[in-house]
Amino acid sequence: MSAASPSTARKASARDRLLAAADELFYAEGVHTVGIDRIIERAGVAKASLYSTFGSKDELVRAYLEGRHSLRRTRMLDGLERYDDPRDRLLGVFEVLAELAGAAGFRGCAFYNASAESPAGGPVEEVSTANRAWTRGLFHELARDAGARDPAALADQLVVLYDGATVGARMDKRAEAALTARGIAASLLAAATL
Amino acid sequence: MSAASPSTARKASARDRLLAAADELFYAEGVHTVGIDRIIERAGVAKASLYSTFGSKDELVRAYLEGRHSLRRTRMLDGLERYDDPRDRLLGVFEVLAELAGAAGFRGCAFYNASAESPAGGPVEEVSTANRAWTRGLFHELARDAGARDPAALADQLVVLYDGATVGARMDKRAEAALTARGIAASLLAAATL
DNA sequence: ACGATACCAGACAGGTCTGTCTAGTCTTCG
DNA sequence: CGAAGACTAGACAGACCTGTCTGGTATCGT
Repeated sequence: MSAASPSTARKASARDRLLAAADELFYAEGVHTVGIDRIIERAGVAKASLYSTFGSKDELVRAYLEGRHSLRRTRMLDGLERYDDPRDRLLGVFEVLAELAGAAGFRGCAFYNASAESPAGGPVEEVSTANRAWTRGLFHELARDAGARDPAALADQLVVLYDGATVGARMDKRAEAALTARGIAASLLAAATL
Repeated sequence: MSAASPSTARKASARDRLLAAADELFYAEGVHTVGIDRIIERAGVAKASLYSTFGSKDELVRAYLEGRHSLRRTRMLDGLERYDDPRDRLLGVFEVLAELAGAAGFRGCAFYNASAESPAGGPVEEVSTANRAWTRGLFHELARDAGARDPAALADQLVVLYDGATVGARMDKRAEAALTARGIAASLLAAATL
């Protein structure tokens, strides 16, 4: 990444506007449904700029997901900073999720959504796998810090809860699913550390 | 359904072949990615037959999802027949899910997948909602039969587990996620009935 | 035997999609 | 000033998509 913003960042480069437009439209309507024309129109950018910057729509999709991935990491980590106790930090993941899932325009996991409409083996699967690995790693770490007897096993359970809460919040438009998951996580944690 | 096979069922009607082809292709690759031409080719059916039978691609998608919905109900109910004890029946849902998720070609929840690439408010959302309501109703009923103190609350928890297991099995190619969910469900059930 | 029904094969229209290419504008820096 | 780099506007090609329409075939009930 990084090696793309030389010095000219004076007023919002075409690349940034493109990424912002792609993020909104792809997430809200799906990567396949949204065409190039919609994106360049919203970004106020010429088609040639898109293709000279990203090369293809597929690469724009990858960049979109990579942006989501890094944003998700920082948002989660920042959100977790308010907790001190290791147990609270672990359960805090579900509280942060509840906040995110309650925000307007929430439409579930960007990676799963993109993956549902993309062929296996493409760039989407790559970024999705990395994203899932990060989530699992986070839970593993938090489980260890919280003193779980078998942090890996607890992490597996927490991932199930996290995924389930995300799906529930999207499909039933009920962000409280994340709090339901938090409740379950609390009992699992209690049982895993007693 | 039903009211569609008059008497002529001698060799597999165009309608049935169309539905079979749509089921395979839509589920495996997504409803948007797969075009009409691919479906009629696999079904060995003329395009005119498709449009005289279903009217539009959207209606074919709806029929595909309705077929999935009714198949899912019978498969789950049939799979549950082998259990007698109410608790076993409740946990059996996750065992049946594990079997389904382990089958070749499993690609997650057809309704969620279709919903990820369809505009809100369309026929896809309709069928998806019905499908989710059925799942929740099943869990509610099983929770009541198993003697849960608050069957509705337990059902909410079980839905989270079910969704999480489905996502995990698809994204991580790990059908055991369903058994992880089963384990969690067992402790929730124990706590809810003690 | 005959008409109705169900079906097949494929051309066609009109739209949309990705990606390319030409030509012109604006800014900046030497 | 003058040249280079980043950008815009939009025509264009070629593929693909949904949906319609024509015409031909086979099988059925009567």
